[in-house]
Amino acid sequence: MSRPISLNHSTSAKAKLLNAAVRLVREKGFNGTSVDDLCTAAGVTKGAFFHYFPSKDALGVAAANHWSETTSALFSQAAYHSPADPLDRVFAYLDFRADLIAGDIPEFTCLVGTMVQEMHETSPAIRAACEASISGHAETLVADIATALTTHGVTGIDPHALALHTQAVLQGGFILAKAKGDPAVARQSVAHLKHYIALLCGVPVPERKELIDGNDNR
Amino acid sequence: MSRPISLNHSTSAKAKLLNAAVRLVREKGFNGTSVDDLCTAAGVTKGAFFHYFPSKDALGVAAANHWSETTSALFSQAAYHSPADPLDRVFAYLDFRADLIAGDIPEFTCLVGTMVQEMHETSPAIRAACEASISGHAETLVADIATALTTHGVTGIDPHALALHTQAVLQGGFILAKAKGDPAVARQSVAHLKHYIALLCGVPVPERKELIDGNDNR
DNA sequence: CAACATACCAACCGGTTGGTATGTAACTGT
DNA sequence: ACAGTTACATACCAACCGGTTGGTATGTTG
Repeated sequence: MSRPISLNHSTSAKAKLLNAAVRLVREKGFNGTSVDDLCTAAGVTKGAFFHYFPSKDALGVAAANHWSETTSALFSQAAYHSPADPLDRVFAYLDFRADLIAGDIPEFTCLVGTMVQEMHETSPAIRAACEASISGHAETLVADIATALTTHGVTGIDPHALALHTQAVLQGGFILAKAKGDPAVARQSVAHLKHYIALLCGVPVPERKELIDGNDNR
Repeated sequence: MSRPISLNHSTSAKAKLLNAAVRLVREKGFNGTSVDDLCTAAGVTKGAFFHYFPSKDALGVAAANHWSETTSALFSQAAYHSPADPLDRVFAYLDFRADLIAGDIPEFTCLVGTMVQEMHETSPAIRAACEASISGHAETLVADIATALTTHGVTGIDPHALALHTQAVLQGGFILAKAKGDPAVARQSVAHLKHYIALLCGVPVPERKELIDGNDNR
């Protein structure tokens, strides 16, 4: 009901603006990206922008929601769900996240993490949309974390809190990577997180290409 | 040699601008804070601003350096250095950091973490100043971490990488706190980090008021 | 006391900002 | 066929942006 069925344009101006927002905001931040920047990048005019979004703030909210949708599609289709053991699925998730941390910094960092840091005090709507995105993604990890903990006899750890901790490590890794201009430090932090969960569950740390002994960094 | 000895003003315009920058940038971000905002908050005019700083960018660099100086003074004088055992000093550091995470969000979050997230691609000078601040602080932890690891027979962990990981956890905790509008989630992540280091060194997790079993959060 | 430097200030500048008012071509329901 | 709606484009605006100007009051130095 919301979308017209026949659309002779290859891509709608709305979708192009949303994709431009994801790209530009990750690169320059929300306040650092002007409406004109977005329109130029999307190849549309300001009329189109304000036809679809009542304000720049509203575009920020829509971009955060768009980010939630595209990332949840990416993660739900990823291969890390395949291991039979829940703890192995958690490890596979972290390996997947580490593998994503590559290339140029704006390509792998988090849109909503970037936006919420700038806008948390100034735009309640953007803050809420970013919070929903982060917490929603963390929630997808809770089931595996919870069963992994109980099957390994770990008590006293709230799986929700641990899921949020994984997101904190990732977000923090992104900031360090931005500061150093190098993704390696973010991958290192994910490796430490993996080590933590292995120690928690009393299993040997699953070896992988990235070593925690940092010849990779510094 | 750098500072004039006689200064009849109670505080110089430069210092007031720097303090205003620390406050406003943490609240609204670097691009979200205008030069006029800073001047109004500092109670000076734009003429004074551009007398001391050749550009807004230069103020960003100066604010990052100012942040490095004030925080290093705070941390070097803090009580967490007093325990005899190096591992206890690391735990005390993390307790100290957790205690700092209280009150309104702009009051405990990190200036350079906020700035570098926005400016890493657009201002190389600000990025470098923020990187120096973060890495410089991490470096102050390396000696204690290194001796703690060796005295507990932990091998294969680079103390530099672990020091940077502690900063990643803190920075990530700040982002989650901004998203949720609640410091509790950041304290939880620090508690998980403390748990990790305890497990790494094979010591019991030091109990403290904040429990990892999160009745605090969510 | 002359010569100069420092520490500001008020007014202003061109360009950019988010946002609006109006126009119009294409599509849709009847 | 035609009225109405959707999907944009063009042109524009007031406010604000970072930065400059020309000036003054207060030192400091020889």
